[in-house]
Amino acid sequence: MPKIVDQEQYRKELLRKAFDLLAEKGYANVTTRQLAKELGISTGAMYHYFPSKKALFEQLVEEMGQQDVGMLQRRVAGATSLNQRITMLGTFLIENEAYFVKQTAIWTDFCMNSNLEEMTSNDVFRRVDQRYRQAIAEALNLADPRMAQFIWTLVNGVLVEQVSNPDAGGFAEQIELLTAMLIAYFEKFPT
Amino acid sequence: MPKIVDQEQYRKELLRKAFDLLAEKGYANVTTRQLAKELGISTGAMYHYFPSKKALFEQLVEEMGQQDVGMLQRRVAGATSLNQRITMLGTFLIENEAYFVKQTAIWTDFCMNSNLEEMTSNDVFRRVDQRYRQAIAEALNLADPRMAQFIWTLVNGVLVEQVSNPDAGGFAEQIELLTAMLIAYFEKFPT
Amino acid sequence: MPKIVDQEQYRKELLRKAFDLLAEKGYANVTTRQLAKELGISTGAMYHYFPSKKALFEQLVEEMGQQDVGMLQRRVAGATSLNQRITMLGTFLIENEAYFVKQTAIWTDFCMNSNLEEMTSNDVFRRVDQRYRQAIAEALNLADPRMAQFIWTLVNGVLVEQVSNPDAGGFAEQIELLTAMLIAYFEKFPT
Amino acid sequence: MPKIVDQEQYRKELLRKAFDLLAEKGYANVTTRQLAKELGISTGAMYHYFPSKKALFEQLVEEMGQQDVGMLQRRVAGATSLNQRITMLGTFLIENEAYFVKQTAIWTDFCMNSNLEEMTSNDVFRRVDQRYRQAIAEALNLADPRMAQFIWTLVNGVLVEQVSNPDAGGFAEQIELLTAMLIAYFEKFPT
DNA sequence: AATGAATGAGCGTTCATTCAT
DNA sequence: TATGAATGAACGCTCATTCAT
Repeated sequence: MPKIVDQEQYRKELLRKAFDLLAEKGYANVTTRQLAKELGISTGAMYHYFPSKKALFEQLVEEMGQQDVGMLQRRVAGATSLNQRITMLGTFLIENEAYFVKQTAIWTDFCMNSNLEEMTSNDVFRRVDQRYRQAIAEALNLADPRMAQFIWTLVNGVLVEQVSNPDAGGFAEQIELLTAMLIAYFEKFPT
Repeated sequence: MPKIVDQEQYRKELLRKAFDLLAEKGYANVTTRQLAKELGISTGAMYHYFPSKKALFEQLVEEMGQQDVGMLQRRVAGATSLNQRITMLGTFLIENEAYFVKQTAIWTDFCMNSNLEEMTSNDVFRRVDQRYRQAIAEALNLADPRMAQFIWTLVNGVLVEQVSNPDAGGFAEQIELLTAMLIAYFEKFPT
Repeated sequence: MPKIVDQEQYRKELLRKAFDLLAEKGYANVTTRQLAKELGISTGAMYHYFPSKKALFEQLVEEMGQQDVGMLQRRVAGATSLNQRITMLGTFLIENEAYFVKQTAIWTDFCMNSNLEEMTSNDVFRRVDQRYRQAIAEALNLADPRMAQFIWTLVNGVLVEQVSNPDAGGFAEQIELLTAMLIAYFEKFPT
Repeated sequence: MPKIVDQEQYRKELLRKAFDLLAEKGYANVTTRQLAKELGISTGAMYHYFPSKKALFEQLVEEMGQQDVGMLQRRVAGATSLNQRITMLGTFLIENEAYFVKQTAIWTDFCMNSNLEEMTSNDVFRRVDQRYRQAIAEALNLADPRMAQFIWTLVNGVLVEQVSNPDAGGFAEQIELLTAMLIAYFEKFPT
């Protein structure tokens, strides 16, 4: 069944093309016509590959999640100490700044466009979110998963600031500062 | 004689009523009809008090900003050391958790619904954002305003996590972790 | 009952104040709020004097009609020959150019805002229109009322042109040309 | 493959269908829903062919202008004397009475719904109006273009009367009277 | 598979009219 | 009488989705 593989590939290529536009404008501010234009196909064709605008968005979020987790795992594979893991997470983020800022924009937008009850009941959200947590916990290899969650929260804070604040200043600088803080914390309270 | 004696006060009361709904659903997902229903008035009356949906939203953001800044100033008034200031900021946030989470939802939504150029040119955004930064810098009384800004970024990270992640776990716990981390950092690198 | 007279007087004064605004913007482009502001009263008070916006407009049209007819009758009172009558009608129009152009704007607007069946069934329209025709016929003292109607039609043509065509050129010049044409016609075909 | 092969032609067909309704009710008194119903399509489809209600109206005015000018040119092509030209213009109008009365209603409405400054700055108005003037001047072939303009003003007067006055009496009769008057004038003052 | 014209519910907004004061 | 806040039906218009081709 090579056909199905090709379809899958094409679907993923379309999602990749949609990424930038949705990150820049946000789900609610992009029309299906704009989206189809960006993908280089007709609206009808778009509905052939995705059952709805919302589904396209969800598939994009899911796709991103899988990609991120894979990238992260590969990246921290060789780290041995906690400090090293944290530093590696930092350089990984800094090297892919543009991507992660956009990704944060999309994820935040995704959350804003679901109300609270939807979010807890939404399969895509639960699945992707859980995978993220697990990947972060594994990558940092921390005994306490809540600490892994906390670090991820702070990283997200820096990313959200980049999205929502044009004057936020250097991303690299902030991530390095965060790394230094975490190291100072773990020196004081070794796990 | 008009029914409403103090228009200004009534307008603020309407903003307060709009707060919860906008925090929960987000600007783009609330219609003017829903909003009017929530406020307990007709759409026409709503347009009597606010020139547009956008203006209502902006006034809400501005109103919140003023309130927050005032509250924060009063709260940290008596603090003497940096550690004390940081701790006070933490307990202040924890005590008003529900309010600040909603407030973060609205502010984030405000940023997501404006594209970058709009945000930098939007008077309301610029004004309120600047007041926030200044208030935070004053509250923490740090020599380097960028450090104050960065701490605020991390606090926002914790708040955003509460908004976007219903399973994120205890807000108080995370803020306390953050406080501990900051104290550890400043012990290692005294300012 | 001097009270009633005063009310009547005030109502007419309000109509006079509404005249310019309605002539300039047109019925559909003036809101009741604008109208009330122009009259220097509240919308509530306006509805005390006029049962509806439409009624105000109709009363204005009727009032204008009565005024015009009276003015015209007084003006041509002393004329003896047809040429003299036509010339007098011409100078009368030229001397009151601004008024008649506005009046034409309002009357045309009134007709455009009534559909055909309304116009034939509308009491105000029928009454005012009939008075106009009769006044013109009397003023010109023509044996054939259709000829009077025809002359009035041509005069209206010149007036409408002033309303709808900013480059139409001198009103006086055009009325004089029309007068010359009519005189040439009556020299060739004496009545 | 799209359903409609020739968009341009369909657009003109839609304008033709809109003509009667707009002539009868006037721009301000026809809603987009009514208009769409009259055209036999949905409001959405209407906005597919016309960017706005105003644009539809302007395109209608422009389309009419082109059509009229072409018809008029073809009609007076063979005329040699001024009297012949005037007579031909008259019979041309009489033969197309219903069309020209509606056309006058639309054009007058167009002028009433634009205030003065809009009219002078409106590209459509300027262009169509200029084409009309030129066509009339050419059709009558008068040395003085202002005389051609004035004759057109009188013709418009007769047309407006038909629009605004259901009892105005025979259109043909009035046009014939006008023709006779013009001929009498030019006999007295040959150009 | 692919197109894009067509749909129509629903959007933000307006405004003639009403009515508590 | 007079005010102007309040109403809500209706406006011009948008856009996710469908479907004939």
